[in-house]
Amino acid sequence: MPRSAFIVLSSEFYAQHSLLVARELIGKVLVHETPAGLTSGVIVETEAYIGESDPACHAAPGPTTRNAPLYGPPGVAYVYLNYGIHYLVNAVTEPAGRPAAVLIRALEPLEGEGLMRRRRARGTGRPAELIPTHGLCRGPGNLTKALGISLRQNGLDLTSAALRIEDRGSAGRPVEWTRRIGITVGVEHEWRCTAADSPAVSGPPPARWRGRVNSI
DNA sequence: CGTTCGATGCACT
DNA sequence: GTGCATCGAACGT
Repeated sequence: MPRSAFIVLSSEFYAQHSLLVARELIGKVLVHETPAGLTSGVIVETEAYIGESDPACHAAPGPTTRNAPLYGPPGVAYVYLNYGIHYLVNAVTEPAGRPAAVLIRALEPLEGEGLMRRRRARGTGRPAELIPTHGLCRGPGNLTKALGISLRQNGLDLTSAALRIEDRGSAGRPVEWTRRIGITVGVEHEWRCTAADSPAVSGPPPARWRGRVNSI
């Protein structure tokens, strides 16, 4: 075992094809350090958005102010607000000039669960103690809230910043590919990658789980 | 189990 | 002014 098991992913990693990055990010650890503390979680769900020809990719209309990070160097965070409520975080992929990114959709909480609960409860009048641990970062809007990610993190370098993705050595986790969810165009591509049996994955459960839920 | 619907802010037409 | 890469509560089966 190497001296350091925590290796921050390099820009060369992100420069690869988006589908490969989406697959390889499963099992890696997203970390955010703030003055309030450190929060982190294992990535269990990703989606690739690739190029101007992908109608669901924010680069589809061509370069704009908002999607500028997609056209920049790989390994940068692309964060934006959607539905006026939720921040979504992506890792920019592929060489600069080729607009593409991988959306991080769900984590299994690893460190800072208490801070995650405080952030999740913020603004709602409800206690976050009722949320099961695997629900704290289930869904792209929930995970950014739990980790304290907002527009201020847009454009941060994921390879050196307080916001980063680490390889902690859990390679080879089985994955499944499905259609992307929550979109109305470009649904034909199976560009959503999920850890096969993680309870933290968002969306409807796989068909084979149906009928088994109540018998667990 | 399923579907519907309101909250909310920014970028783009 | 319109349209979202969402979430969770409130319903109807």
